[in-house]
Amino acid sequence: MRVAGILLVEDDPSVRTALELALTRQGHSVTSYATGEEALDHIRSRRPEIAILDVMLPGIDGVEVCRRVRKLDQLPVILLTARGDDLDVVVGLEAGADDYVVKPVEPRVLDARIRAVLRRAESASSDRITFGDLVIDRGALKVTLAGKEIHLTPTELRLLLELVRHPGQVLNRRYLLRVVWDHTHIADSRLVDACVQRIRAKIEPRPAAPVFIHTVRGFGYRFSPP
Amino acid sequence: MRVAGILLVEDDPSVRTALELALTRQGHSVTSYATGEEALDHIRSRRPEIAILDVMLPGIDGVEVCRRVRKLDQLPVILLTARGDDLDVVVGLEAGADDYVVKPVEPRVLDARIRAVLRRAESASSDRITFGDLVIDRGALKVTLAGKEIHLTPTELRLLLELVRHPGQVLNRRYLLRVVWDHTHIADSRLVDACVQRIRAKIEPRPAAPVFIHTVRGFGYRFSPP
DNA sequence: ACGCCATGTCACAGTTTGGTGACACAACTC
DNA sequence: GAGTTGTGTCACCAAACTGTGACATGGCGT
Repeated sequence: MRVAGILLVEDDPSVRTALELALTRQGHSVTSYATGEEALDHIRSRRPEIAILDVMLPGIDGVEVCRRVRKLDQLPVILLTARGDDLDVVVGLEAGADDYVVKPVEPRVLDARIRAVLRRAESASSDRITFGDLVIDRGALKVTLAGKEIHLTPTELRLLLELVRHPGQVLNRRYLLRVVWDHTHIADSRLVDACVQRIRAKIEPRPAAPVFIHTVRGFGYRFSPP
Repeated sequence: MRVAGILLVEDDPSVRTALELALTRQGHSVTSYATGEEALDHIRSRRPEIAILDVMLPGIDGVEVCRRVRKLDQLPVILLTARGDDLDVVVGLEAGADDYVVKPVEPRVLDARIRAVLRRAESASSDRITFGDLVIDRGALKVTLAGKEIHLTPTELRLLLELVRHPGQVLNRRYLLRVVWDHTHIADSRLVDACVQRIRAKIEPRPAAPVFIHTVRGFGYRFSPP
């Protein structure tokens, strides 16, 4: 099983050393820091495979580190938070985190999450993702359906990629507006719906009975392969 | 326990039919093939819950199938090998297999391994909570009962999630109205009751004798697993 | 056993939501 | 500048959802 270069950022020394020890035991190679600043330096210079960030940190907090990291590249990120800060889930995912773990966490659970995220990241970093008939080539920014190339406009592509980045998850309209359109203010708008509809018209065999992009009434949309 | 859609790939016909029969007897739903190519097709089109792959296969071998499957998604994989090929263990695990079983294998041993892997896979995927037959996936906003997806309306889902968030606790109507409906004023109404009733009709085997959502007369409702 | 009151049950109409196609306008190409 | 393409909005419609109230039921104390 592959050994990962893990960056761990956690300000509580006892939690930090405990996690570091546990992860090392599980065969990972871990480097840990107490602050976001150090973490950013490390990321820039050492290029870890994955970062595990505590949300609450002195100075630059985990969410902010996550946001900045996301601007740099695709480094997978898992956020750690104390139990009960439910609101953070939204903020964290909006900052681009790949997963979200509530403390205290069982080492083997964390390990499983790490492996899952790495696996996902690996398949995501590969240029092509396949879902049944649908092939999304991120390198070439091309989408093919049953071998036939589908033309998607830039916005449509961004939306589709965002949905695909979280397969199986329901993403709400507000989130999508923020991430795909950068709209922080506008709350109500049929924009997302219209765009989804346009994508469906192109990739769904029968748009009325979608196979890829599912509507979850009252919540949002979910990409899940057939 | 849940019935799994198992994909079995084994080129020796006698072993294949024997295993298929045994697993079917144990309540699994099994589809089997003799080659890796067919298996990959099946995985892409049918999305089984777990794949059991013989390592030695003509054409694309089990390890290679496993590697490719891993690039696609999180499908759990168990590799089968003939006794003594120790080297394969490493290769197999590196390819991302979840478990590794040496032939000949007792059906009940294989069954146990399958259940273990499925359990692990389930708990590793983040937002799922299981109560007996009932599985609530908070990320996908999906509810399944004995493997069958249950459609809940937005309000029903919000109410159920709120109840599940406090398992074993009694939540009173005023609280639920406030949290789920945003009603701060309206005190008395059959609203909560009606909604609970609707949920019960969908998830309770016998709504008259509820197993999940219990009425606590004079106080409210309590979600507690059977 | 009786009556009270909390809860279960149900049907329905008003409301909400999302799908859909049309359209205007901006950006871009030629 | 004319045509083409991409994008945001709108209005309309069907379908889904939900609150409501009347009535039934059943538990519980007396």
